[in-house]
Amino acid sequence: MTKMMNSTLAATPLFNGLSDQELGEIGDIAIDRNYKRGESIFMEGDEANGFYIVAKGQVKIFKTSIEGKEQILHIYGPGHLFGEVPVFSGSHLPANALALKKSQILFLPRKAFVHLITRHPSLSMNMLGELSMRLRQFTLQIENLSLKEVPSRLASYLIVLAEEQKETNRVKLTISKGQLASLLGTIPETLSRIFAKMSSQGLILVEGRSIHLLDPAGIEDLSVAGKLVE
Amino acid sequence: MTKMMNSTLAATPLFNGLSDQELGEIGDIAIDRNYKRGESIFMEGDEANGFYIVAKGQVKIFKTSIEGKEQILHIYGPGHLFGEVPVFSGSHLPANALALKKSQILFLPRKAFVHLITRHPSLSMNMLGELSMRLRQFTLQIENLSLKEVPSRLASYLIVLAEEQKETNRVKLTISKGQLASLLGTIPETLSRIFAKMSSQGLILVEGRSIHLLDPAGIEDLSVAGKLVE
DNA sequence: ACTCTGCCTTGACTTACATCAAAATTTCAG
DNA sequence: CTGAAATTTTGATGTAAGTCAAGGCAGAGT
Repeated sequence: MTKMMNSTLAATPLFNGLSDQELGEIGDIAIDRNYKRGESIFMEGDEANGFYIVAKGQVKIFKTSIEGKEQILHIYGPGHLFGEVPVFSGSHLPANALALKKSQILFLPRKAFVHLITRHPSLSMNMLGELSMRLRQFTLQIENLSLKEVPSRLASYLIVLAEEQKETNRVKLTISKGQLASLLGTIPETLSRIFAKMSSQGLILVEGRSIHLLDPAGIEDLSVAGKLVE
Repeated sequence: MTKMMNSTLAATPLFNGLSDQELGEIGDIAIDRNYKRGESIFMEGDEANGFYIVAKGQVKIFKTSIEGKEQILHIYGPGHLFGEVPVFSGSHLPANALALKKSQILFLPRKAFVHLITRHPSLSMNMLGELSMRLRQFTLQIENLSLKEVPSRLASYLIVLAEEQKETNRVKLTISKGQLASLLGTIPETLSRIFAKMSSQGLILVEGRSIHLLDPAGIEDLSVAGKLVE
């Protein structure tokens, strides 16, 4: 176990409340892996015998259609786990994972982890919490895709981003606009037009990846009500 | 604990592999509730202090937009659990639940259940399995909504239904066409037109709620490739 | 400074699906 | 059996967003 891994584990919500000794046990079974920007971590349908935690970098979890359109399910940074579904049901992965930046990833082999979880109830409660939060997030994503138009989805995204960044009138995109389009279930052209429209209405001001929230109340309205006025 | 409850518990996948004594403990904390057709079980945003299991009947879990459009997330029959997300994260429910038929529902209070789960590792593994399968299903639903057109979604649905019903050339819808539209992320008018189009192409033959799968290979193609030929 | 490359934007056009309205069919209570 | 209500279908029309194509812009490397 490296020092790096130890600090990563301690900063991972999944391991909150575990003793140093328990963290040590986990560190003993974790395996370090490194990926270059753009490198695939796994693909949909692959067999899996463990799960992953982001130590450094950024990964995207996504699906693609036959025609090549992509839908991003999650973008994860340090401390987030992914690829855990096959550990508890089935054996193949339901989506693809790819490193968006040079990334360091910890791999936790299934067998050793399941062994740990059965002996540490708080670890299993933490894992249940993680999966529940994932379910919560998916219900939001389905609601966005099915019940909201693209401008509303973008407004919702900006609001969440502002909360995460503890800012009220300025947010910084952590992914490219192309990737954001894919996360919101649309294409770059459409997203670009919507940025332009929201700008012309005085809701926002776009400066590269920095978005000024000129009218937070208007953005909030848009995220709820669903329609962008002409 | 009633006999009814006992047999329900034994038939619930969540409780697979538990001893009679353990089943008894669960039966002791479960509460019986009855709902009429059309009755609300809970609403999005409600505080929750437990979760539910369908004993008899059918429930839908769904979201609604401001404008009144509905997106169904799940339709559950006997043996399925729902409303468990707030047991493990947050405290409010992420969606609405309503009885589609006269239903008998078991309610498991949070506190007692969490107490059980920490003492019975196999119960917590089963719960992790349930949540994982839910995540798997959501990724499919997001893929359908974002990457497939309505005809493909319908074709996918018919294939899943055929598998569930162990039939190869005839399936019976277990919900109304209006509810099916809402499950597929569309509206009744559109679904009706697509049924008509698929019929005119000889893929299916619709007789009320009974759908004959005249061309299973063609339906499979449609579910994957995404476009309905004119 | 300059070109290369990837990213983003803008314009013209197409289309899948929603909306609105009305007719047809099924369901079911009395 | 019968009529009212609910569900489903069909038609005419509107629109959000996708497609195709062409530029514009910015950062990276020589």
